[in-house]
Amino acid sequence: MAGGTARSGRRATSADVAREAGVSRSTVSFVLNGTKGQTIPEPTRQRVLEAAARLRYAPSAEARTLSRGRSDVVLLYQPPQLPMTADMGALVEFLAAEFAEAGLTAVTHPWSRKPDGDVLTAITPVAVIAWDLPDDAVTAMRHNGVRAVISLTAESDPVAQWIWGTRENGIARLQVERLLSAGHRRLGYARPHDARLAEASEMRLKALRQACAAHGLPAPVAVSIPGDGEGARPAADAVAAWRELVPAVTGVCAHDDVAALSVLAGLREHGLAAPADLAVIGAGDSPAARLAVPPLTMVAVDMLVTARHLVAAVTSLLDGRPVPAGPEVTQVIERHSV
Amino acid sequence: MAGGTARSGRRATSADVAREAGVSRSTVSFVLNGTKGQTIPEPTRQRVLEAAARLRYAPSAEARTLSRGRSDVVLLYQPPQLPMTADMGALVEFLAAEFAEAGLTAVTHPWSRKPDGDVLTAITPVAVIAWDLPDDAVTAMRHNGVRAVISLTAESDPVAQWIWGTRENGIARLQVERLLSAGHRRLGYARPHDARLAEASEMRLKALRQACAAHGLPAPVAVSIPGDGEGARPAADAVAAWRELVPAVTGVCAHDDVAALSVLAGLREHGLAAPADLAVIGAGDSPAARLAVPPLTMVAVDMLVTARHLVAAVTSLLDGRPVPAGPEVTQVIERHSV
DNA sequence: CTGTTAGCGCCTTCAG
DNA sequence: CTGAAGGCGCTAACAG
Repeated sequence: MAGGTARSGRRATSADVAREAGVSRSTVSFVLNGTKGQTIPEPTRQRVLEAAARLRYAPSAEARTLSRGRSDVVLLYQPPQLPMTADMGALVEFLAAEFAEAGLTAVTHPWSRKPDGDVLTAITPVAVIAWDLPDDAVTAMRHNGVRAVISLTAESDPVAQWIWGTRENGIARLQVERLLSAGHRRLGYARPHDARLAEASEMRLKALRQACAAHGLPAPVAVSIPGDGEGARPAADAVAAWRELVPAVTGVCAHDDVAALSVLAGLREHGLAAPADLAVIGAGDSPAARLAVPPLTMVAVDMLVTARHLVAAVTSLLDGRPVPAGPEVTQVIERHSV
Repeated sequence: MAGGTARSGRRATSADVAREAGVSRSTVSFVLNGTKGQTIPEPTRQRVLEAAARLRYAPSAEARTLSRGRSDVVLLYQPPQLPMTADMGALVEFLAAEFAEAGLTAVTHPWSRKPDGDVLTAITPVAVIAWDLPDDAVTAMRHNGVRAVISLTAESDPVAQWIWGTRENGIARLQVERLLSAGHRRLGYARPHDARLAEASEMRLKALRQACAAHGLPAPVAVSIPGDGEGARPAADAVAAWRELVPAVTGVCAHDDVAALSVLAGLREHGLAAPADLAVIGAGDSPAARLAVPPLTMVAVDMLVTARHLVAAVTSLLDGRPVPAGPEVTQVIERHSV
């Protein structure tokens, strides 16, 4: 059954259904698409439906979009920059569900940095959501039938503005405020060692600086933390760097769960622990953060709400309406590392 | 040059390119596709290429597949059963790259269990790789133009046989042997609490039983471990259950990294630690496993090799050749929890 | 209300 | 070696 090869017969077409039901192709099209403004007598309708079922008819996606001049595929252009996390997976799942609700089909394609074998040769999406797209790629897409392009790094993109202005700022603000409320006034930023995250890290740092300034705090001390490779040694060095400052850093904002875990590992190297010797607050959430020693206090991002906003943005763009204002999506999850 | 022949609103078509270059549509098709058996004079070729570039021409994916009668999209039907992990993300990335090498375009779609809004209405893939597909869905796909369907839960599927026969068995065998070589003869299995993993867990348990039997060991004692939710309490109970047995379980095979992390958390509740009080070996790998206390000894699965095998399987099926034998993909990563 | 007729953009014989 | 013509499966005007 599974694992076999092609069957020999041709797949049924709408013409086959029409013949089988003894009607014309347009009638078939009308009943199968529920076209309104057309009143089809019930018996005819039934005959068509039955014929379609009998023939196991499924319309050809290509022919449909070719003829309609517009597909209903939304491409999620997955960046090589971001390692896959449970959060990301959830986002994609929510996006698929919410787009389906809107009559669109979400599909992801990991972009491997080699321009070779472009997805767009194989699929013509009606909209694209991408992390980092060169400007000429954006115009090329637009030029080639993509009606809505959202680039999360383009300054002028309203969704990008939300990501950086609301989401990232929300994370930074909540991290700083939580630490502040625990009495920490000299803060650090644990930036991911992973080079792929350099750009995202830069943005976070900017947001953290702003958040600190807003509360009259000095800029956070940024230090790279190894999230990869074996050695906890560099993590220990990072912790030492913070603690040796005068005045010493007593609270750290971590870029993500892995960075937070690394800070904990670095503390352990010195025989120290959070929050007594250094408070740590992470971002994003994951099973590993829950199971850490101590369980990590995190700023979580609501992926369902995020997905809803992205879908709203895309549909608005497609309808020629302005992109709605973005919601707040961040929230502190209290655990024991602050 | 030849005077803005392409109407501005519409995207350029191959006819526009032909007009712009002063040749016929077929000539355009020939040079753009490098059709062999057709000798095109170099100057003509150049003119066509330049015209295409000038017009920013990109062929219409739909028209192409419609006309060729076969698309080059491979659909990765992502199961709602499996939470997204770094490993899975890597696999998808590798698959995309390897499929591209083979001239195919991999695309994922999270399957939301609601049959509504089927992807196949929007895309006609030439092949599908899915986790769990009802038999009738498989035949329906086959019937509707999908030339190769791989269902990872269908008994008769050669790839499924590899997954369970080689990959899962490899994980189980290496876990058992590693524990055995450290002197543990009474083993436990930490099964994930997450209900979505129930089926996968059942298969793993079966493989573990076989591996134990092969070494004359009693069957492993399976206990659920909470990977979700706050409380480490149930994890502590699980650990207690193992230790109170007579003879006591002294080594545990964890289903994945999260389950392994949970066992560590359970140990901590009792003031105990791995490996002294209970040895733990996980499966899969992740940053969190590296950063655990102690760093987790794991059986890792080589995702690149896995991806290559899947691609080979699909291309073989498409060419009507038998699926090649699957490679070994498992390996022990030594750290400090055994 | 139903059937006929044109395309959608491309590929692929087949003549020239 | 190039151009003309037919068809892939479907939708959407337009007749009947």
